[in-house]
Amino acid sequence: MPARKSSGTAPHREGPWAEVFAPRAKGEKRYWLVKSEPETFSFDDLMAAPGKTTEWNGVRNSAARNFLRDGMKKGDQVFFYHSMTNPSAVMGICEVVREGYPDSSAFDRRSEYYDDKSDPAAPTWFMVDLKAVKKLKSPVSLHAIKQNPALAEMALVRISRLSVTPVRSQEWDEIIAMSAGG
DNA sequence: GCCAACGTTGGC
DNA sequence: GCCAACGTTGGC
Repeated sequence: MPARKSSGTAPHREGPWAEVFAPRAKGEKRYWLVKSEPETFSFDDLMAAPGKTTEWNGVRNSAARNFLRDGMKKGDQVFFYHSMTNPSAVMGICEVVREGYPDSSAFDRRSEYYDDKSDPAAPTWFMVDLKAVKKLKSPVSLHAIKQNPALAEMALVRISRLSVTPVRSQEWDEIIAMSAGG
């Protein structure tokens, strides 16, 4: 592929994650995983939220931001993962109900997510709205995921620091199967 | 534009 | 509490 003027095409659309930003077949659904520390916001908190829905704000990593802003589409299915806890695990399923829009917490001086470098006229950070679909029958722990060779390539495993990651459809199906008790 | 220093995330 | 993996920052 010859080098090409970059105008009009953001780098992340051509990088290692290009496929998750690629145009979709009609009606194609894609899959994702988001992390949350349960002491901050747990899956049960989402189930109890008004409309079982929340703004997924506070993400301050540019790769994760790209997934939120440009990757996720309405109707996409999302694993809700508990991090920084024992055991860290996929707890439930939620759904994208609103596509990427500017993260207002970045402009709120009182917010712990305030970022004085984000300009409201050209926002740096984005969020989506997520709605709980259901809790998994049994959580699928990171340990179990790492034990499963079919999941060795999961972004969750490969890039442990990323708080929003793509999930391949076969990985999604594998974890759903594991959550039913094998 | 390079790269070392530093800060953050998150598993263990 | 430690450490690996990254992202960001700042000196040059």
